[in-house]
Amino acid sequence: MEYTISRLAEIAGISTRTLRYYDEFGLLSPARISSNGYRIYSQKEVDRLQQILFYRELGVPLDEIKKILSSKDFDRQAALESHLSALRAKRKQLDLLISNVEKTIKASRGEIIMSDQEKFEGFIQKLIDDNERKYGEEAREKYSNESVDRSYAKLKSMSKEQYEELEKLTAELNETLKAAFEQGDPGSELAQKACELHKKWLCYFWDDYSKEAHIGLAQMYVDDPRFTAYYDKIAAGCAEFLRDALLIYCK
Amino acid sequence: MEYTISRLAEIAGISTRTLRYYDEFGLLSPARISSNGYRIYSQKEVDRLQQILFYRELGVPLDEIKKILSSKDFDRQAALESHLSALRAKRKQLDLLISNVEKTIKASRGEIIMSDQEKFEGFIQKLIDDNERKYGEEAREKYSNESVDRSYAKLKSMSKEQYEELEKLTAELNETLKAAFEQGDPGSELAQKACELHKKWLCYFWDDYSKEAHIGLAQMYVDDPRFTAYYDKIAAGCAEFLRDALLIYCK
DNA sequence: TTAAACCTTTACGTAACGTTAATGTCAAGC
DNA sequence: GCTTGACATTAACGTTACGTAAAGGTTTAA
Repeated sequence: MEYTISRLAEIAGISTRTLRYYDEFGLLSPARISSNGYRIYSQKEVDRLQQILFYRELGVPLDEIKKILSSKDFDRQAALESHLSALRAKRKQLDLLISNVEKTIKASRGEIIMSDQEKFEGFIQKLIDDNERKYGEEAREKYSNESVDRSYAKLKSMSKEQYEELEKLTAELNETLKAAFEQGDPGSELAQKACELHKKWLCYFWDDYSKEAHIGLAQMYVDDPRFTAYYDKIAAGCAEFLRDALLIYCK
Repeated sequence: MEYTISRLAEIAGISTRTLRYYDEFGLLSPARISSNGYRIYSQKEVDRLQQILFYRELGVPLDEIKKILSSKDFDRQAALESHLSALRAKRKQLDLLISNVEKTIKASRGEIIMSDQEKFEGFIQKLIDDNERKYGEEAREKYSNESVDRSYAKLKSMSKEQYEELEKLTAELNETLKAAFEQGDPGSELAQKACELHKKWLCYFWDDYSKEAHIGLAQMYVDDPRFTAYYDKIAAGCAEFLRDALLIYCK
């Protein structure tokens, strides 16, 4: 079955402008261009557009969607499973919001007391997104999309409390790393503790921890200036120190 | 309790940039500016920000949020009730999406057959938004925000099938109106049928129909060039004809 | 005193389209 | 064949809601 641009736009519930933009962007090309210059879409494009819209619904930026779908490792089945997981997480967040409104209604009637923090329960999307973008994006580029999509779903389902725990863990990791760095020995007890904390930190993002992935990431910290910059904010040379410590830890 | 900008941003899960933007935009001003020039927010601002974030979560553009919250008719309790209603509607849409993924997974395994239309079930947000914007926005300006917010929630909860029914009804209304207009008599049976259809059409948007609201809207069709343009696409003079017919219908 | 964290304003840039204009193509009706 | 409306194209400007960076002032703790 073939579609012109408006037919496809109509069934998908989007504008023709969007489809043209996606073509221009290289995200979704038509199957062919007919003799009159019109875009013609087929079954394959329908399925690809569906995937795009799922990712879009989950807030994934278009350039990332493009990367994911273009990867030779892309697995449709796995992607669908991860959409399911992410959508369920999103529903949980929505339930938090619904619960928040219900509580706010009660508070406004004087039936309960609500803290200012509670009033924003469920509105942590941006913080989560930002955090994922800071840490997850780089990982996504290095590892299979399937794994990263599952990680994304996992992060999305974090409660605010878990998120705060992650923040604490991050702070503790950075402190420990700094102290170990000042000692100067990647094999020291303190350095190995930092590595343990780093592993724990990673398990907030990764479903399946593996030593080789950990080492690979550590090497990336040194190779990629953005990561180097992040750790070298703690102290200059800290990214390399962490890599050296992790080489020992993961042996 | 008072907050500096970063404290408020933190508990709300948004950026300080967002708060500054909202200040500049006139959406959320601080309670006061301290002697050192810093923005200081209080309880009232906390509650207002919560409202803003609920509307934002529901996809309401900032300028509309501003209008709603600035209206002297704004009723916090009613707004919270409408957020609840809208969030529940949004949850329903999310359920549709989840169901869609589940079905797509089965289809990809060859367990079921799925039409191309079904593959986009739940992705009708944009169409609904556009439709609401086209028809609902004008009504919002004229009638109480409470009523419109409920209408918004009602439209949001429409299934795709209901939406298609609405499209059919719109087409039928336009045809009938055209035929009646060609007859030239606002009191004719056909013209009164068009009015009946128009009422039916409105009840997709309005919880509470009233004759005076209907007449008011009809007058607006003539007064506002955007509405006049819409109906005069059917035939020049059609907006006035519809008003005249409705004046008779609503008597 | 110093440094880090926090605050301000200003200003440029961005993502993902929406809207408009100009023009070509197709199909149905006269 | 002609006309008209629907559908298609490309190009280009505009929009919304911030993100990011720069420059500089204020507060706090060591």
